[in-house]
Amino acid sequence: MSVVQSIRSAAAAAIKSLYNQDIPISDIAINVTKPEFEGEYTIVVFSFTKFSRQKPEETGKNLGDYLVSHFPELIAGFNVVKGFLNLGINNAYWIQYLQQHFSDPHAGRKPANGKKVMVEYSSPNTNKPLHLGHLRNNFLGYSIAEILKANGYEVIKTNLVNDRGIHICKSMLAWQLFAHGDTPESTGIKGDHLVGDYYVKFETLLKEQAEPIIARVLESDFRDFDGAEREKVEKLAALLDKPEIQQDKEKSGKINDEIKELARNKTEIMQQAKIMLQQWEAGNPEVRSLWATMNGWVYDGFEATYKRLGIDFDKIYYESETYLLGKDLVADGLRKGVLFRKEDNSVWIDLTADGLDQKLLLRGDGTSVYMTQDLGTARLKYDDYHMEQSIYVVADEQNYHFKVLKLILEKLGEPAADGVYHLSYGMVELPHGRMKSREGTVVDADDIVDEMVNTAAEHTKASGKLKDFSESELQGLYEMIGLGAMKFFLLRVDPKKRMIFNPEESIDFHGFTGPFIQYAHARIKSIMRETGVTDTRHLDTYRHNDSLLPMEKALIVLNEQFGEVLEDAQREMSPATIANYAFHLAQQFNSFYAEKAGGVYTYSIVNAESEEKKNLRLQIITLTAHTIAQCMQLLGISVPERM
RNA sequence: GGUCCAGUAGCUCAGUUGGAUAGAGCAACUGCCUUCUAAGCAGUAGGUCUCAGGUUCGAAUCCUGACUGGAUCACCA
Repeated sequence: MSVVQSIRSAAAAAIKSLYNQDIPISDIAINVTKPEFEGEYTIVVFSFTKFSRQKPEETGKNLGDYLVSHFPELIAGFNVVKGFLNLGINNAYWIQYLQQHFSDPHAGRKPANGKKVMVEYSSPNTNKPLHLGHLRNNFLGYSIAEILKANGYEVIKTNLVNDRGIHICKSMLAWQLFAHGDTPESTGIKGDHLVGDYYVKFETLLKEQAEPIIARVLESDFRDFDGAEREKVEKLAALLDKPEIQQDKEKSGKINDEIKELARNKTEIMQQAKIMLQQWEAGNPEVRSLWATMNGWVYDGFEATYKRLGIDFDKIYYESETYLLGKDLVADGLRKGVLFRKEDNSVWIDLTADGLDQKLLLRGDGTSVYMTQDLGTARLKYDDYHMEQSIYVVADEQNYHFKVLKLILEKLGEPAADGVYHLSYGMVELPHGRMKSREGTVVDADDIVDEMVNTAAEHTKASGKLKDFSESELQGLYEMIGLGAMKFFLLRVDPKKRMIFNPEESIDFHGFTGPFIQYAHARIKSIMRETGVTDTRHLDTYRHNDSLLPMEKALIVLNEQFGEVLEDAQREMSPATIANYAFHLAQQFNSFYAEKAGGVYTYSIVNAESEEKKNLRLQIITLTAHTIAQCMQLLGISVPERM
């Protein structure tokens, strides 16, 4: 039981005894005591005055007296300021906590709870390499999975690879047209990048071909269109001529985009891509073979990137194998009357009663849409694993989609419905706005990681340490620090907030960063080497229970909070909680480390004032190193012995 | 227009069942390497918590309404 929980139940007992009130334990507000006051934890007593019928100060004093006399092993003293009861926890409690946990590298982790959770993340398209946005997704998904594991869940990490569709056909077509048989081997280009290059080529050509069509439309020449499309284009063009629309930048922009989209669809190259997609769906051997080859290149590239990033999966689903699922669910829904069919044979669900719209589930020709696939995949996953919860790590632009997905599953009576949880995160933006692959403003994942690793190398070289490291040891360290900086940067912010990344300003290695925390860890390890302590388990126990210096105590108190932080992080689905805590802990250690009086380190370990103090401090820093390492592991970051 | 999210120091962000004088980092300035690693420590300066009301002992936090920015409302995924 954590200190805070112990205080809560003690306070509840006190209130019951003093005021004969049964109050829910969660109604007792407990805060960390502000540094300017004496004590470690504070009970806010204002709300108790209702039944104590005393002033807050009196209520606090009575409570404090009771706690000290009835729970002396926990509460050693108190002071009351206004309605705040500041508690001094018994030093013996902290020392006991320290000695029970310092040697356990997994202190604070929860035992298995028998519950299963699936985390789907990464889920890339196979037509281009990963970019900065994917990095946030990958790191978040990985970290959440680790946080769940540490909280006792069995976790299945999955990746739903979008390996089919018009986007892949675009790359394939451009490759056929321009590559002259080039392969990753023949060019030396990483497979995902090679395929991405042809995707860009396609888009460039598409833009070229669309331009004259757009130009003609703007001159009221509609020869490229016929039928319903022609009517639509004519209408849009007419709208553009209206002065009130011309003045409304937003509206005219939207209309221009619509015209652009229609024109793009009319280009020869787009028509060819669509034919290729149809051939793919029909199982054309030539198309299927090229598809398999090019996807293979991409997978090799992805694998290299995932490996470098330290990202892994327990199960990979491929959309080419799942995109036809969901139709039987639709058939069920029709039978149950949850869904309905329109005159054109398309199938819909009416969500207007839930404040949403009507949503299409099958086209008139019987083919399925994204939602249909996801319904089917949700059932497939559930049949495969029967998990309590299924977490989808997907950007917040799909909030509506997942709201609808869950709702439809519920209406269909699917058992998977309850567990659907959309872990929505904000987009990573550049200073000028969103990254757009069409406009070439995408920050490539491999490039940015290279940059971070290079920066780590520069910092390390500049420090002039580690002259005895071999080249391969140094490379390993650069990777650890560079990736640590990158991951920490992307994980330290609340997932649901969008974040701005400025590629011009390199990511910091000082202050609230991954390397700062890695550094604290390396310092602790350095002390261990200096003292010659390799196995801390046999350190003598500390018997002078009455003396803990302020920063000794502060470090134990902070370490003790790890268990609660772990629970918070899971409840809030936020690695940022862990990142913040890890930083505070590292900071606290650094203060402890550097504190000086009269030119002498107050908390020196090598030159401690006594053998007992030396052991005590060794225990404290061992515990701290373990906690730091655990936090960083939860963020997917390794910590070095030296740096 | 409907729905959802966000708005806190120059910048990037913490601040979660409502609690004390709103905290970090970066940038700026001042100190500290003969002493366990200066990727560090100590300090100074920096705030109308977007605005206006409301709820109450108490509001950055809850409610209402504005304002600003973003996402979404596809027979795309």
